[in-house]
Amino acid sequence: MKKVSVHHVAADAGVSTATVSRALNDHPTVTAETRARVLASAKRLGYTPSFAARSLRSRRTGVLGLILPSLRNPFFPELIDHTTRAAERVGFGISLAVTENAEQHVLSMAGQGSVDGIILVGTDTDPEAPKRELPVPVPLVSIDRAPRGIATDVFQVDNAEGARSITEHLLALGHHRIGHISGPIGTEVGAARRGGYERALRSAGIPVDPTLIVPGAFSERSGFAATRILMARENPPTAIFAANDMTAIGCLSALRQQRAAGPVAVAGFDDIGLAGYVWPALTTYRQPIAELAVRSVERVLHGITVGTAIPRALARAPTLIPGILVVRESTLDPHHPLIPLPQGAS
Amino acid sequence: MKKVSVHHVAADAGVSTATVSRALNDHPTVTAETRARVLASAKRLGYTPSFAARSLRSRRTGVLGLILPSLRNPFFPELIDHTTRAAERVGFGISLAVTENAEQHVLSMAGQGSVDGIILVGTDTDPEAPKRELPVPVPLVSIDRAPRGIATDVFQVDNAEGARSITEHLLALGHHRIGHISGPIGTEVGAARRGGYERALRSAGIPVDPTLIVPGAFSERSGFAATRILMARENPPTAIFAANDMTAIGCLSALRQQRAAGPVAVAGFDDIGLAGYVWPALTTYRQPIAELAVRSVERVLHGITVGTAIPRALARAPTLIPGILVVRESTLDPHHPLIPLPQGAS
DNA sequence: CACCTCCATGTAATCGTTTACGAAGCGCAG
DNA sequence: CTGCGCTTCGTAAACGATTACATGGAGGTG
Repeated sequence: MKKVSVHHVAADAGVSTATVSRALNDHPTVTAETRARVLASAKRLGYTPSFAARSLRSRRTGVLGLILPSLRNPFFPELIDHTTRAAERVGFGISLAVTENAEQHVLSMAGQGSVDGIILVGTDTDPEAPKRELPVPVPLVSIDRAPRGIATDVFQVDNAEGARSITEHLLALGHHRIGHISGPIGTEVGAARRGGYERALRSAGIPVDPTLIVPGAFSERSGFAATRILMARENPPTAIFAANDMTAIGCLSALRQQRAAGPVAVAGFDDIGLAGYVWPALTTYRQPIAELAVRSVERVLHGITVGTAIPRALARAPTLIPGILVVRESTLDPHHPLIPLPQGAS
Repeated sequence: MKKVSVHHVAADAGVSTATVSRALNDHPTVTAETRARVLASAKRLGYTPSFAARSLRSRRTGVLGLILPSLRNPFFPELIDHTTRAAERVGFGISLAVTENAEQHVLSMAGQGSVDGIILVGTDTDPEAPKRELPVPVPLVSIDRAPRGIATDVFQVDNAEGARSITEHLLALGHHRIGHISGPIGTEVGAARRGGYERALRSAGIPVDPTLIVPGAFSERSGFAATRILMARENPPTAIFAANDMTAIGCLSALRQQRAAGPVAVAGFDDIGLAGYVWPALTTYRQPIAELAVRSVERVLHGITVGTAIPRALARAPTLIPGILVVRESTLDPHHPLIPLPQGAS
């Protein structure tokens, strides 16, 4: 089996291999009748074109590379989900790489020509490396974070705006001491969210208290640890804005173990699927995951069809897509045993 | 760029293309000195072999297909994680397909020859289809569930044993009325877990009460709904064994909204990463994900190297891998406000 | 009727490797 | 000195598709 090639189909249909190829690829220069005959033969013989041969000759693979740093954060799987679907809709497959070393995989995928385009997700590459054009002939797009060593187009949620919106929500509830568990120091995303948080505070006339900001690592574990630090302060916060949902979940976990510390409102960022099912359900800022995925696939596809001549000049200007604030129990529910409205709420 | 091929390297190193190929592929028939010279040239010219050409000629791609039905359940991403790492360790890449229609993708991947082997995860294919050999020349392995329309080797956790072990844990805590939110009706995994549950009950001399068994769908949503049904029974259960963690999380969410119904112990299955961070932390049965991934990759690789001559006869005998019971607050914590030890605990 | 155009198809080159086969070069035994 | 075997490498034939170019015939025009 699997020995049936264009030649067999050609012989069976009584045409040349060239015509078979044209018929199968919907070339306009083929008679409807011929096409039908070829398709019939192909089907009867159980013909499937060879991926390798096809892509060798045509210089395209129908595959997009998807590179992620981890799958620990549910945000990534959700992005994979939408991306694969978006890609499939336009006839593309996905080749996956989960790696810390994104740049190497980019070079490898692109060098071998095993993909037509690459989508880079949540990758902070070497901060030392200057942003440069990669010597690769494949369209490149980033989601979430802008890789440092590689110049690409970037689609990301409006992190600053989201953080601002969450912080304002907490302020509106009457909180004055709002802690922040930030992203890893040095990451663009972490900085943007922290920036939005600080701006909101200042706008409200509240000075930023550095002792209320503790660095996290976008993980439950770090959220747990950071919360213990925050709550051990002399004057602990009455609300905590965690840099993402995973951090917030760790935060909640820590707060439960220190009930004595009193009620604390908690908010996250991302709105991963579980945010609504943890307890208390998490107030958060929803990333427009579907749109991020679709826009990225679109852009990469554009690069593929138009040729690699896309102006990567825009690389420095990430496309910001707005998300929406999702308010749930963790900041709001007045009946909540652990996290009620703060006493001094106005 | 990316115009440098074996010919260029050959010319640069002063050898033939055949020798270049041999040198790069570590053929034993090439002098150490020649190999060094070739490698040097290749490196200096920035040569990367063409994936398409290589796999066209050599009939192997260095890629494994990974097919999953969904990414909603964190169990799948965790499996992806381990599988990609296991594959990468042996020099294989992963081509991902998220699809309900596994069989079609198997045929497509295998037919095109775009992968050397396929790992099928959590796929229940058409129950109508008779189990049959697929006319594909690629090694096929399943994880978690045995697809119905395709004969493959299967690696799965010992579902019955896990369910039994969880149920016994609940029995040991003194529960007599233990509800079960099962998997989707007709799924092998769901049936196995339910079987283990029923067997444990019978062993304890407790008759199986059909009104305490409600079908779920391995999702939070279904767990939520099923729990409402269970708790509305005349004589509701004091403990609930949910068929997986996602279901259990939905279950907890529902219980919180009906506090009046009284304390209920809850257990799940899988031990997804979040199980320890929800509230109350979930008692569950941990799937040996890493081992499932590694064994599957091993088996597929074996099939690839040995040739497709593996006796798929074993297809009917899934390899069961034991997991471990993980006890957490959701069944145990006596201080827990919602889910304490049952009153009648012995 | 000769000629030009255009459409559908066939011929053959090509993509960049791997690999079967053959040919040097060398050492060594007879 | 001849011949044989082994090692090391070059020549060229695949691998299975796509596609530039050539071709033959139908149809239209002057």
